[in-house]
Amino acid sequence: MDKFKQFLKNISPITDTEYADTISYFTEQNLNKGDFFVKQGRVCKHIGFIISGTIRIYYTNQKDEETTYGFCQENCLTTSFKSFVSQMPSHLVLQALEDTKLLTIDYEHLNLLYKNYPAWQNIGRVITQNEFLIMEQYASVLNNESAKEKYLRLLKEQPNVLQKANIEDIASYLGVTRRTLSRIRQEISK
Amino acid sequence: MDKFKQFLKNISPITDTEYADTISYFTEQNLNKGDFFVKQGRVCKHIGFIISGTIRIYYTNQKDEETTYGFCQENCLTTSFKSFVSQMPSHLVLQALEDTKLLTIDYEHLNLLYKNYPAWQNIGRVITQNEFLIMEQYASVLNNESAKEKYLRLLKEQPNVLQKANIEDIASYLGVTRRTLSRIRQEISK
DNA sequence: GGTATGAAAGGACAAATGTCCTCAAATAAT
DNA sequence: ATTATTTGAGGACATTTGTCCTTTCATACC
Repeated sequence: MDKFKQFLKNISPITDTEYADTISYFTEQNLNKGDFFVKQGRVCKHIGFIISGTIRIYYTNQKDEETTYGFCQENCLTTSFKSFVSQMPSHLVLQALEDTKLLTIDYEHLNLLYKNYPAWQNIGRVITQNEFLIMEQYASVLNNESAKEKYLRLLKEQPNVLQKANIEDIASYLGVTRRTLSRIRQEISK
Repeated sequence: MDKFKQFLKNISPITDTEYADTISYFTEQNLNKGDFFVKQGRVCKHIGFIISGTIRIYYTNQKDEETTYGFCQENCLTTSFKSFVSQMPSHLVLQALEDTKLLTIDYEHLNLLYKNYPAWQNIGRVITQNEFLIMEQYASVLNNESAKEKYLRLLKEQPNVLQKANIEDIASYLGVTRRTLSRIRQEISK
């Protein structure tokens, strides 16, 4: 689980002993393709660190249409943050697009870390700040980039997602219909 | 400055003495209509709590077109969060739409609060969480609501902004052109 | 008062996107 | 192997939105 140690070190210095303590609060979890990390309307009890695999985050509106927020892959934290911090039912769904391995911690254990390890107060705030920055980036992309630009960005940053997700998911991620995505792909292939 | 005390109490219990200490770290600042709280490309050095007035948050793209992120009004925190936490130049601009009174704290003083008052470690994390939730809400609106729905929401939640901002600002806030906003208003007036 | 100036509304047409549909290829089921 | 089923591509047309422009109204200025 060296990936996770590296992830934490990038946030805040942590000694080997502190890391060993920390890791004992976490649990390893394996999801099969199609399994849910967070189900519709359930309280999100865990934050997960993705060791391998892909999680699609989406929600469904009143008309049962799915909108894809994004795709989380290895070395990223994944959670329904709002539900997690408020411990209220989640409007987001987190589902494995392929077999996925995670390190997870639940709400109570995370609060124990905050209480018992001063370093974690700091890590907690920085993680929250990072989640903010990711969300701000997401909003900025929504605001500034055309569907075509978003597609090109996805192609560049997470090219394997294009194999793992279907056209419907990708179109909803771009905020357009399948038909428009088809036109975008046509245009790109010149 | 009772508004601010109430604001903090809603986040985390705070005694009168703690509040008196806290407030000594803050400064009162007055902006005239058109003044900038954060200028283009400058590092955002402060977080502000709005006592009265309206701040428009926007950025300009490569083509010098302004996009309005939102409008902050009384009892809200306002800052270019990303720039503030990273102390790097801001891509957002914060400008007073009318005369505005704020309580501000700079980066160094806030970090002193974090260091000297354990309660503030907690407040800091919760404020950051709230900023996240606001941004998530913003992204959710971008994703789910049509320009017309956004207009109706603005009409409901911040009706006075419609008087204070011009058509251009509101259209950019809705993510459409003036022409489309004109059509929306026509439609609403039946 | 009369003339500039600027902001908002709306007409005309073009471009982009959505809806509904068919077709072809790939995959799954028997 | 043959037949269903699913998935992605793309045609035809309608709707929405943008671009460019003119008109109207209000305000400022001489």
